[in-house]
Amino acid sequence: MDKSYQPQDIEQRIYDRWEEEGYFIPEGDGTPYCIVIPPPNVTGTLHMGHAFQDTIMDTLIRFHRMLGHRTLWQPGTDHAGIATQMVVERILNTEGKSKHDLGREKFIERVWSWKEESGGSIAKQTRRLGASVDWNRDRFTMDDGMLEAVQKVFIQLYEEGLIYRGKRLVNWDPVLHTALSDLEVLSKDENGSLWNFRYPLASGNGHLVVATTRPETMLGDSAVAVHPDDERYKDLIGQEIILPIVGRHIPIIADDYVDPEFGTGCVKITPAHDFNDYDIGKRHNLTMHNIFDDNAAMNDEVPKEFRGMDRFDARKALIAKFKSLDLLEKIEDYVVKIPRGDRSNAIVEPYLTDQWYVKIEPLAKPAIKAVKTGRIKFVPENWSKTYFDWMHNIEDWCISRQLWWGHRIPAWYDNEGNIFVGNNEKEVREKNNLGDIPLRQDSDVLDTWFSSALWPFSTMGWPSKTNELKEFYPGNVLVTGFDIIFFWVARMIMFGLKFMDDVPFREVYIHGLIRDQDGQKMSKSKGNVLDPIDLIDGIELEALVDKRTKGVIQDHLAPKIEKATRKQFPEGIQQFGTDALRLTFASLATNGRDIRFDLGRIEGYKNFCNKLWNAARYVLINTESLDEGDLKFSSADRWIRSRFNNATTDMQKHLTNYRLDLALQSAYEFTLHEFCDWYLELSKPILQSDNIPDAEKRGTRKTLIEVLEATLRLLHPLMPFITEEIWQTVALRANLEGETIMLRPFPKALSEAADDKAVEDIEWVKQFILGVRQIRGEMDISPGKLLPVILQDASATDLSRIKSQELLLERVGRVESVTSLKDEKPPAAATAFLGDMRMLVPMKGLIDIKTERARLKKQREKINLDLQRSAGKLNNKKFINNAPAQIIAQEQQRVIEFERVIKQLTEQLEKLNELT
RNA sequence: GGGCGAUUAGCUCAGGGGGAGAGCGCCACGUUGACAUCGUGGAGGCCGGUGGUUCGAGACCACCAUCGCCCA
Repeated sequence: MDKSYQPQDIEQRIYDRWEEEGYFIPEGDGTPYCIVIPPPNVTGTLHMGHAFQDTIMDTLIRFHRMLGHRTLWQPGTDHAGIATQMVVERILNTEGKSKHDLGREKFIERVWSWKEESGGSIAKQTRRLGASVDWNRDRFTMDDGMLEAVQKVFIQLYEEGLIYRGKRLVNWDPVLHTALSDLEVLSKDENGSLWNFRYPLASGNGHLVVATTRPETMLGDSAVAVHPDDERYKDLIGQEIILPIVGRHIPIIADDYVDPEFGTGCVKITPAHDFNDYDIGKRHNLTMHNIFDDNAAMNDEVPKEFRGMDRFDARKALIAKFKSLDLLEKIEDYVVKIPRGDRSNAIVEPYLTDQWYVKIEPLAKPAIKAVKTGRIKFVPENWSKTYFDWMHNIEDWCISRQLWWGHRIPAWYDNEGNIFVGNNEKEVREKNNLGDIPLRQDSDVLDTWFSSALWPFSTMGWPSKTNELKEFYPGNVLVTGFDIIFFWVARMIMFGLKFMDDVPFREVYIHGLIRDQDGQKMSKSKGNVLDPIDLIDGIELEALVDKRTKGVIQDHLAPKIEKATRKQFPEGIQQFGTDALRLTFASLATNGRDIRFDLGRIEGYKNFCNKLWNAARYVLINTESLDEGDLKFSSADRWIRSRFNNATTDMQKHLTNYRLDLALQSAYEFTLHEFCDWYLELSKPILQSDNIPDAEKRGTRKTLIEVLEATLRLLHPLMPFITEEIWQTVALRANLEGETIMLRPFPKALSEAADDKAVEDIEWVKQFILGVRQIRGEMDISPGKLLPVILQDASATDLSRIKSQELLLERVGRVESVTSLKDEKPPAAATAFLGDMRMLVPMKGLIDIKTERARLKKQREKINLDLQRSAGKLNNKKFINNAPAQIIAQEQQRVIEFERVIKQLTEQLEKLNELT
């Protein structure tokens, strides 16, 4: 093995071998275990969130595979309708073309070829992360099988009346020219104005003042509404207004919706361009005046002078007009909720169109029940509340999109506007006896999330009754972020229950979202994006700056981004390797919702990798001669096996509970602080001393190699590459069978490995050595200097341990000699305490009396505080009367202990005083 | 307006009724036959505030403050 750990030398080679050998394919006859990957956007690249998520899933998958389960991790990508179409349109724009120049068919061809090109980079990145997905089953949401599934679902829902076509207000994106679902619209506060207009009464007796944030919509007003109980306007209800500029007579109506406190208490009603007004319009049977075209420009419904104007130009023109007519009462500053499309960022317009909808309530009901009754469990549990809140208020789902890229809606129209739904035109004609009358297919495509909702079963061959479905549906757990609980999780549950008659997964593990070191969302325009591959391979500063500033759409941000990047990464990013990155992600997989990615942590985990690497080197160097013969296991040997047992138990527990951070913590703690810090050090005296019998050396060698091998398996789910690389050599040395660590069993806790006696002995040894080290450290004595230790008040147990563990004490504690004081007077010395025993390190030339006195005083002060606290508790009658006996006993024990140590310290201090 | 979450060491975060923990950073000593990507020792916290429950509260409850997210 090389002297230091070099991730780039091993990762690619190991992954290639795993894949070639087919280790990712479900195997054996264990209980099936399955995770379906949340399919990333096929034309994107993996970001930190994907890498985080993949790490969690791969850890779970590897863990279960090693537990002997028949394990499937289903991979795939999503066609991501709007996002992908936009990317390709942007490419066309740079060529000076639009999608209309190509036409629908050619455009779609173009998207497919782009998909082929860019889909590969996701797969490549996924491989770099070590993800053990079954590539043989890679799926895409627009491949042929998916089409079949999508059509079957659509047709069945249509035939059951759960999909319908309807004309109503939708969120219209006037830039992308498509409808959006409620979820795809993000509303944000923006600074705007509130315009107060005077609307003259038809009676000629004055006017009403209405306030609006959207003056341009007044051309479509159908009424003015007031609250029914509003005394100011009670008499006017039923009268009419002459709508300025338009000249239309519109009624004054009463509706509870109106807030009399807001503005003047009079509200203009525009049913065709506002969701609330739409409802009021329906209640009062108002006429709908649609005044926009699909660019959100004024159509022919409006007076000539405004026709063809963009909505914002029309706003200006109308305000000017009101002013000139002296109908503008005032303008106030006002914060307005502005709805924008999540992809285009264009201001979305409520717009009256024909769209396809899923009637959601009949699907939502069983989906709510499935979570309520525990058939599906959210982890952490409180996310189920978020789920319920949405599901209880859910509205019908608009599933049609006026895009070209996506699953085309399987509906045909004849010239009379009749709708025929079926798999294809031929089938539709035959089924409906249409002969050869003209038919045209609906030009819309389905919302991307429609096909995503089928993912857990469509990937497994549904609607055919495949073996995969039988084995792997429902999946065990869905691993995803809370941002898509509504978009995706809820819809999978609804469709799974509807079409598979079972939940799609038993548990939903919701993880946090990765943010930058300041808690900011990572985004291109902020220039704070980290590419997981750059953390694995490292990247030069110039390349990083280039990468971050190149893709920025708003040019003026580039210098700022460059400056921040240069400041944060003055030397670029060093190479950390996949395992270190994965460990970092695991440590961040807590129950929180925001996760700040901190570079300091990944560096620490790279060091941990190096530590493991070198520990393995030590073990291999020292086990070259694994000869046969009698075995005798030392206390240290039995201790480390016992401790490993505990680590295994913890690891199993935490992985089962999706607490990867705690799992890592216990594995890390064991590997670093028990195996490396202590066991390897304790093994050295045994292996390096001439006086140790061969049987005992064999015992230690065997323990070294066996515990290392088991530790590698313990760590494998978290850090697959380095453990595989080391394991290959270790397995050879240990004469183990098996081609790969990833198919070896996960360690089991063995009750026979627990050894309390050995644990007590070695804990005592540790205390002894720590005592010496503390004196050494605080006295600034060089670590290499051998120290004599004199014991006072040693018990019989102490003395027997001294005898049996002398070698460890001397070599690991770097102690020259251990002698026991009989009746003679103790020398001036620095002191450490181990139970009743005192450990004296004589002072001559080594130790400054003043320093030692200060040190002991400080210790005494601290313990004295503890003593007072415990004594205070025991003097408290209420405590004695109420606390459990065990706690009281513990407190009494403490008092005895503290008093003893204080006595020892005081004696020692007096002794030092005598010397000065 | 409704809901959810966060507040613990300089930084990033665990912990969830019976003596405050990790990693990084900081200080000191050090090249000891795996590792300087290192070792050893140390410093550093009224666990956001106020009340309450309890023998006992970072932890449970109420209210408040600050920050953040989701839904209208």
